[in-house]
Amino acid sequence: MSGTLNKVMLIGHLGDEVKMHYFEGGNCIGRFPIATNESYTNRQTGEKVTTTEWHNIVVRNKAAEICEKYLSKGDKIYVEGRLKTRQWQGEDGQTRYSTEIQVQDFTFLTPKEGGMPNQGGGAQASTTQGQQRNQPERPADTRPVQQEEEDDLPF
Amino acid sequence: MSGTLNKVMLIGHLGDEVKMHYFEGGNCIGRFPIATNESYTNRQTGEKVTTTEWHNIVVRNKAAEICEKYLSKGDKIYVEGRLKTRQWQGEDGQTRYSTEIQVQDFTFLTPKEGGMPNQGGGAQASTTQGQQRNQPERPADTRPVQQEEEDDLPF
Amino acid sequence: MSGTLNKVMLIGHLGDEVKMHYFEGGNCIGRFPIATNESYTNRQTGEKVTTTEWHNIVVRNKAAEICEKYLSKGDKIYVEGRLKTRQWQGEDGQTRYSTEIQVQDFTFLTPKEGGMPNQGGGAQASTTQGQQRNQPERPADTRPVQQEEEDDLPF
Amino acid sequence: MSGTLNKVMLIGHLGDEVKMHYFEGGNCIGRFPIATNESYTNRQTGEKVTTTEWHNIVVRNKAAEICEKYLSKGDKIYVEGRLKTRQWQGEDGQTRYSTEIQVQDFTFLTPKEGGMPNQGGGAQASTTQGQQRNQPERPADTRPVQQEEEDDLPF
DNA sequence: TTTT
DNA sequence: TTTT
Repeated sequence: MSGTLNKVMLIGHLGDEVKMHYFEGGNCIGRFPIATNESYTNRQTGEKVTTTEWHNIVVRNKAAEICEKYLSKGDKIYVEGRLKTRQWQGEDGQTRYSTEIQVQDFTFLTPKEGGMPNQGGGAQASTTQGQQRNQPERPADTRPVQQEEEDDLPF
Repeated sequence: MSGTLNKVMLIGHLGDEVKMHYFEGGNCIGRFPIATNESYTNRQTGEKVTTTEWHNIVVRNKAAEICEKYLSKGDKIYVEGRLKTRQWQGEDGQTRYSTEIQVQDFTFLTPKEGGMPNQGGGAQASTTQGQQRNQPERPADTRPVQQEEEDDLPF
Repeated sequence: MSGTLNKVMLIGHLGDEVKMHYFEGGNCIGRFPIATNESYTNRQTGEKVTTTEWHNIVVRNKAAEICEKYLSKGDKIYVEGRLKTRQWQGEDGQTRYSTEIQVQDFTFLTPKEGGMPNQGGGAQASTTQGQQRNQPERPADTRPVQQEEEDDLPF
Repeated sequence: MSGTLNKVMLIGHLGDEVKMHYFEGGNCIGRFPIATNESYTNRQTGEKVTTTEWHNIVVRNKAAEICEKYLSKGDKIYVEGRLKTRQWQGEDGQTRYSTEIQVQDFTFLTPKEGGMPNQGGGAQASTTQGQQRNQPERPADTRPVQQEEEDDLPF
């Protein structure tokens, strides 16, 4: 089975702060929206139209904590992950769907001055797998945190 | 404005036939679902779990017609595009959301024997822009169809 | 024929200015190097190692002119394109190879203050196809320039 | 440091068998070439031109062994990785460059009948990190092998 | 050197 | 040759 690929890559700005949720057992996730923009010119009217697309980003565990610590509303970020559509029951008993990007890798693109993640440059922190040996205090200096995948979180 | 990126790349199998919708003015879109799979081993139980993720694919105009002509349920395809979440009113007056992948490029990955798109190999057709000069009868032989973007389709 | 994919996506910093080359017939290309970094911790020694990878970027025509106008050494950029390995004869008669990224799309990631491409934000300009209708004076406001593909440039 | 991205994604056919190299200490790498194709129509002559691009793929350790076992010349594969340009001295004392794709993830796209990796479907095996807990005997059924990154291999 |  |  498989031979499939499910990949999303986004560069956008945070529309809100990272919201953390903690679970029993020590796991946690962070959620935040990011916006991407498209501009085009309407053929008929000739006017330029800009549209904004909002994406629901979900990060886990250490990566979530790094995002919460270093990301703020308005910051630019590169995010790579998987599309996942969750299903849930509305209060009215109807099924609702919500599509999220489950983050596997990310990189901060807003320079932070005088800060930890990297003073005065384009900060970075990432969940690239295979490098969980690095658990730096300075997340921006390396691709530190592995995005763990099998932690039985309820999503 | 912008400096953003909104990109999705999928390899998966069609869960159904391509459904066409024609609009006044000559535009059309095709819709079909594709499935991607993930497998992992549950940490606690040790059992292997396979999950399927479904994606709503939307293709436009010539690309839609090529997909309708050459793709069937079960076929494997590579699809590249943009995430777009549409909003609509349910019959109950509530706002619903549906996230789609608006296709910009694609490649058939199921070999077709004795067929047009390419006899006995991995067929291909694609909406890569910048090559709209090619309008081949044999879509698999090239990246023929431009995915037009500004056609004021209602989505 | 085909059913193949050849895609490169980079975020990095310019190691030098954009070098333009003009051809008879009006075509032109711009070349510049960009650097990406990887950090990892050496297993044996425990020391952190940072390596830099250099990439040869090639942009064409209008996109090249936008890059030349708005990009400077040190700027951060997102670049998407195709891998192409050129062959050439060294002075010693030996065949040499050089691998380049032929740009299809790009986005400026270094904020420019008070400038054209977009005052105080993450500038952007891009060669996305299908939008060659937009030929803005302010490239950062939209994805303006189509990366033309069939212009018989000598590479 | 960083905030950079170095990503390559290819779908192509193996031009040769996987060549293994074993190192002291138990590490190994596999190398193989894959071909991607582009077709376009020459503007002046109107004739269709097909070009082939060759890519040097490098896989490590368990992933290399899976590739060697299940891939053959002509097979189609999806490969994701990083660009890396190696430098070496030619016999004439001149510096030569060779650009490789260091694989991080892959998926077999050639259906194998009656075989292990998955009977009669699109086989798959992959080095996705974060899932090294799975070490299946049937590589196609899951994303089994982690592409280890810090093993001090000489490349 | 692949594939169609 | 970039960046932190």
